[in-house]
Amino acid sequence: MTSDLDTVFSALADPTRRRILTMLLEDDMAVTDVAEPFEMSLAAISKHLTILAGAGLISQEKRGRVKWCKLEPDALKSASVWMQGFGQFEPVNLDAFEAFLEQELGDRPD
Amino acid sequence: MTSDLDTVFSALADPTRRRILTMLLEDDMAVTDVAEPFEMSLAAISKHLTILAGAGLISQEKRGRVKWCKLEPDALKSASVWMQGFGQFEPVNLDAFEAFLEQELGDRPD
DNA sequence: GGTATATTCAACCAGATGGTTGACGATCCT
DNA sequence: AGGATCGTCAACCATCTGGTTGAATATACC
Repeated sequence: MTSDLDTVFSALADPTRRRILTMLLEDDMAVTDVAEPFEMSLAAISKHLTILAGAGLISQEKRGRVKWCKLEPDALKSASVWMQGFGQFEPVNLDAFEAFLEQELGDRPD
Repeated sequence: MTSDLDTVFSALADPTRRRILTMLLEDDMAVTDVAEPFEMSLAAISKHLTILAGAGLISQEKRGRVKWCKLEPDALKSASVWMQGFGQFEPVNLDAFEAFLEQELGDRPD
């Protein structure tokens, strides 16, 4: 009876997986390319991607020998609705997110 | 270096903890009262509450021998901002959340 | 003071989680 | 065919997680 929200929130609970999602926000990527910036084995990243796919947060399509990963932001919808019910936060502050993104993607020494 | 988002999302990943939060949405509650509808020991609920407090999602204030738990929805803000960056979901569908709430709180056979 | 109530603490346990390595099956390239 | 690349699988390991129980600590009540 593990809910949709269970898998989504626990997928989001890991910083590696969140970073993968922000990477995929820029473009679809192959598994190897996703793994490249991380200091961890390819197998580990492969597992993370499986978890993200299990939560519906990404889809994976195999073309040839490379498997492409695509962000599926709609999977965040139920979680977002759930959270918004508590907050009544001011109308979605996208500026804050953009600031986060710049720091996350630009500030990295690769 | 566990981020704010780590603790918030992993706190939300557990169905018991999410249910506690929705209970607190109605009113502040004592630990014992929080535990009552669950089929699990008081100690277990106490641990869950500690985790929720650690994530900032609730605050706990001891008055006399009873410890009151209060929802702190602002702790959801950073997580909400993070998620909204992906979705651009249509302007916060509160109806869906209310429907969820009714089912969650009303439909329970206790 | 003695007893009941509220909550946490400590030790323990089974199972999940996040990582590793090495072998493996596909696919592409010459 | 043979070799390199892409990705997963399987076994293993340490640590975290979510639960239990029984004892301990406060506070309230009579």
